[in-house]
Amino acid sequence: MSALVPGSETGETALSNGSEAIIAPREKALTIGAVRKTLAKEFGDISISKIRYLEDQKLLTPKRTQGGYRVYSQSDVARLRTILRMQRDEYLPLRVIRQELSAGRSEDELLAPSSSTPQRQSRRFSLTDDQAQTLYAADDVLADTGASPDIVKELIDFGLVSGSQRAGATYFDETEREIIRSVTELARYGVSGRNLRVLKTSADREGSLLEQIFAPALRSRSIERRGEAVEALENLAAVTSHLKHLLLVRDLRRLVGARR
DNA sequence: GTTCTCACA
DNA sequence: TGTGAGAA
Repeated sequence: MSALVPGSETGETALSNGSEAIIAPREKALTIGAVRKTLAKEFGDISISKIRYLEDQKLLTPKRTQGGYRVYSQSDVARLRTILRMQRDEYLPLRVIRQELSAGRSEDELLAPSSSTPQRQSRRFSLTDDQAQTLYAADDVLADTGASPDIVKELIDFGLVSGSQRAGATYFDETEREIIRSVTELARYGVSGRNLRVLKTSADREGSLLEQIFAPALRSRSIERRGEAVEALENLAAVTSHLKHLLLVRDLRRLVGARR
């Protein structure tokens, strides 16, 4: 490696070496080897060829020096982290990751609203209570949740809620009302539009995963069999969402830790 | 010592 | 979804 970017070989900020803590934490160019080292902490031994392979698959496009060496910016590294997490935590194939990224999931680091995390008790929503599906008029839902009409319209456009038409007016069921409530709360933190799309696709994926697992039992001719399946499905949905919560906490913890 | 490309599994 | 050889 000849005269490249002077001083870029150290590749680290104050994170690993307290003695040179003055280095500007911004826009530091890294060679592929340095990138591998910084990522090794979180992802274990990731090979250089793998990083190059990801570029081959159009998931990453680092700059090049005149000599053809790859130069990774901080945002390249952040993107790479996101990719590797998606692989490791969500088992996504690269072509899906590519889609997710181009759909706007590169700045995945939602800032945690540190203090006021809502401590609402999580009510379980039954999958089978179609017997007493209460419907709420749209106006009531707006008043109740403090949602703006714009938000609701956006949710409908995105297919997050559909609502049903009765006598010329729109009604929402209880689940939809809670969706609207949550989204309204998120909107106060500036989460909207594209960010919501991210949440939706991840929920959709989860749904089709559970569906795959239970499809045979749900189609069963035996009534008991189907009942068992639905019950198991509800359980699994609850466990899954708990796990997702834990993973989120873990990631946020890591995010906060890295800033110290 | 590092990184490059490209053939190969 | 990557790895290894050989050149620079």
